[in-house]
Amino acid sequence: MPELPEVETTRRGVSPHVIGRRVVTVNVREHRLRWPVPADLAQRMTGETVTAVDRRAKYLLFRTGRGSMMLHLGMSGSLRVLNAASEPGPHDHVDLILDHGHLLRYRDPRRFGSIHWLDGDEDHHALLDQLGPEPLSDVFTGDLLFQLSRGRKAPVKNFIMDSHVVVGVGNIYANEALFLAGIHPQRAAGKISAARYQRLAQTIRQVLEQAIAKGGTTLRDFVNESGSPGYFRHELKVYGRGGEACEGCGTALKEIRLGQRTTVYCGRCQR
DNA sequence: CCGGACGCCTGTCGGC
DNA sequence: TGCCGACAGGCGTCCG
Repeated sequence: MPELPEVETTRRGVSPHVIGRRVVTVNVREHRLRWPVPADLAQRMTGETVTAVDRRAKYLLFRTGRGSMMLHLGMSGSLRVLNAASEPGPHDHVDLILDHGHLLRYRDPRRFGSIHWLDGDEDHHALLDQLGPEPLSDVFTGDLLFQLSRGRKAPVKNFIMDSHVVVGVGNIYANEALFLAGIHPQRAAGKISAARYQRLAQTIRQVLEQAIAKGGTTLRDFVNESGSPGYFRHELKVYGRGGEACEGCGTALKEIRLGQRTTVYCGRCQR
């Protein structure tokens, strides 16, 4: 799915269309997502006005006076703003009909996404409790990565994809950030120097910010609120380029499996 | 505590 | 052409 840049692109895209709008009707056509959609979601949200759309990790939080709808896009989810009269397709599971003749539509072919309801104004949920820092915040630093990684034997790629360490870094951007930092994805996390973690924290932040600026990466399913894809795919240096020449040295990029995920790197530039 | 594997689900693509 | 396995932006859970 959607990694952090795609979720942030979605947040920014839907915000102006939903903030200040009242929810007139909630249509849940499919309750079976990763977890069941709350049976009382419609009862909770109908009549409420959306006051803000926030993001924590890869979750979107739609604020209302009574509580928040917490939504995850999973691997194949997307949110679109459409005319209230538009007909839903096969994987369009949930609609929020708004008071200005438009609707917010949640589509998710693989149904790995989820929707929860948080009562009141607290962000209290088991799925949020154990999350690490936001990579675009000040508390995310190379020092933090260095401290947390001591004694860890897992590959550094797995380490930076661990949501207890830092949130929002999925498979695409983990590959990209490691390439930009010149770090081999299989290197043990606990054996990397503080200086190299400074560089890695920097490239993680850089690649996420640049991807947001391009509206995220679309491989297959991701579209923004208007139905347009993200354009960062053209900027990817290694992901999806196994066998191609490394931009830095011309060597063929290698492709392996790490933790069940495709991993691409340059055996010469990344050590 | 840590690390690795397994499912959840649908769609697509490559190989035979 | 058709079938079958592998794989796809995630992540909670289970097991050693």
